[in-house]
Amino acid sequence: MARPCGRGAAIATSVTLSDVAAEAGVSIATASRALAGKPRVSQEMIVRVREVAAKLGYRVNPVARALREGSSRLIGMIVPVIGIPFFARLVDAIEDELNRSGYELLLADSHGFVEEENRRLQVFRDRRVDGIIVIPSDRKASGPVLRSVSAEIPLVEVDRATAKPLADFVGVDNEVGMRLIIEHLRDRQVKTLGYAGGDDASSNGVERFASVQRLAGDNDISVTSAFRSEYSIAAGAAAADALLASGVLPDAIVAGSDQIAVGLIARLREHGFEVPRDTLVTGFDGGELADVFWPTLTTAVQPVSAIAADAVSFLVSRINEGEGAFRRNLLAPELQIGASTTR
Amino acid sequence: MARPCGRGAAIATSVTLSDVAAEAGVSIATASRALAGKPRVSQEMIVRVREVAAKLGYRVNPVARALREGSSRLIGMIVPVIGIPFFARLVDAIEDELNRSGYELLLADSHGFVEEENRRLQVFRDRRVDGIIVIPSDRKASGPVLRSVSAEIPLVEVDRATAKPLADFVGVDNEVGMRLIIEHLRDRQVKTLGYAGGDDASSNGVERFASVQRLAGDNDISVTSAFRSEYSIAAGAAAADALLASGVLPDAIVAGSDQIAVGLIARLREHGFEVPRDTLVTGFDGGELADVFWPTLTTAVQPVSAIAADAVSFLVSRINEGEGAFRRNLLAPELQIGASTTR
DNA sequence: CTGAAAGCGCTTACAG
DNA sequence: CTGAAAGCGCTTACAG
Repeated sequence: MARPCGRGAAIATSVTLSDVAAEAGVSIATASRALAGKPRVSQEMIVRVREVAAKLGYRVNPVARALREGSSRLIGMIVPVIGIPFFARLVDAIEDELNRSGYELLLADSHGFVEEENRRLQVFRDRRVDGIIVIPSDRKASGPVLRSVSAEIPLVEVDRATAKPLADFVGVDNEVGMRLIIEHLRDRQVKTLGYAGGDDASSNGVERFASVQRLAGDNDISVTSAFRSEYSIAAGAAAADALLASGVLPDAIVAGSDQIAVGLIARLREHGFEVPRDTLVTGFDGGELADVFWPTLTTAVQPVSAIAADAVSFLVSRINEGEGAFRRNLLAPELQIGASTTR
Repeated sequence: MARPCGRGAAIATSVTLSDVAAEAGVSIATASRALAGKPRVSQEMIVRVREVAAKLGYRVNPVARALREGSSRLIGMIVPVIGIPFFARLVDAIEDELNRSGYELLLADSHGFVEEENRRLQVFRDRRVDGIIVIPSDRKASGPVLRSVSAEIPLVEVDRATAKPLADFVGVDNEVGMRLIIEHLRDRQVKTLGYAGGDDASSNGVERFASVQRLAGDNDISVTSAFRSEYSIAAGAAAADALLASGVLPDAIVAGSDQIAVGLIARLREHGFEVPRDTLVTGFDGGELADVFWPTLTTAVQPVSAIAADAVSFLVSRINEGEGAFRRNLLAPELQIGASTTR
């Protein structure tokens, strides 16, 4: 009853290279070369061995290969919180991209703590991962350990860069994103603006805030308040509280993420203020939430697939070609206009 | 400049067991036993070897150990979509739990496709994972391959069960959850009810709908409409469209997840209908969204940590103790009352 | 209690 | 072009 049905037969228990070699009547060395498509094996040998391997359902044991080659075809990835939708989308995209290149993803969540991040990096080393993709938990505190790991194992930073460059980086172009947003708000006659974004723990927090300040100035918009904390819905609600406590609502509020924007709008609504009626709000990221929340969000849509593709391609080229100057790849987001800035 | 700083020294490149043995002046066999705390090693040997190992920064090579022991201390997990917040929370909780038991998480996303799920299961086998945690993409179609994999590798189903039991299962008690919700609505004088939930692809889709139908009947509430699709915000919006097209709004709408509820409420609002003014809405899952969305959601809060803890404990006991009857562990959710049902 | 040796499954010089 | 052998780093019978 619990016996595997016909289909289960295809999934046999551990057919080994020596089984294939025996069945094909060759040495395991030849079998290995034929399977790997190495030079110096006759064409007929290749055909024969592969047929036998297929018949037996042979699959190379990645553990043995890893021990022998010192390479596991495993890539470790560390995210601060998998629960943030943007990170989840990024992980998803990176996982796809990795599979396409023949790698598997070992995922770890640092919960935003540098110590945990370091512990996980250590485990990745132990596991002989071929490369590491990291969204650093802190642009400064993450530096030292990332640097030393990066000296040994190909590593790429994604979405967030450490303060001092220590590896390749791929992320969104915050400058471009905020320019699209600020110029859009300027066209909407916005004169005063509040900011609700991430703190200095991440490069995005730093860059988005700096861009907003500068671009607002360039466009004769004054930044009347700034609240900076995490990238969560709750932080958005807290930003709304701070704003409400201050007594005046600016013409618009620029949020550092869609999550923040949503928390902000929801809390404002609780207090009787409607968006976009009473103030305009913009987000950052783009995704399902931005499309279905009401009001739909005006936001800078992150090029998630492109970020994932470039991050993996950087990593793979580091793995294969090794050294070289650190690359820094900034990908432009696109402005998506929603109801949150449309009166 | 790119040279690792002092700290990097602690992370040396591959100190091997034979390095430790040499330094301690013993055989690698003894070194291995001392480190593993096996019996038949003198206490002083244990102390000496461990000191040397610590001094040298030795860390066992999990790849070599895996090859030798046929066990990788790796657990594979397959989720349908990491982008659904509830799954993200579950993955997070399970990862923590796994680490606590000394396992690492190999994560794969099936994107809801059985073929992809099967492919990933195959890769897990190849990697010699010690166990598998799966949220099946389809209660029926996922069955055959899961069954044959489960015959070889300890496996536990989590959150969603396949139609025929083929492994241990841990998930929320849908019956209890819907009872809490329906009785709450009954107390709110609800007489007619619409349902917007998941389709029959998941056990939750089946069970939640069945529970609602039966419990509504028991409480003199008539189910006037049912829309069943995915567990996404977009599906919630589509459900709202269907409801609006039908021309009448029931007293309340029971959603199969918070995502659905949020999409539903947002779309209703676009059309001028307010919750809870025009109809009550309930969700299912509980999490940040339920708390910060406006109106806050009345929802059945999933015992995520308990589910994760039990799933891992089931898996670990299967790994260590092996065979035994399939267990089915249903954990009760709690009712959280929000503004979406409070007039 | 300790050590020499075998072996997990693979790949790759090294001979032939 | 093919095979015998070494070796990746570990653990565990098997002797002593």
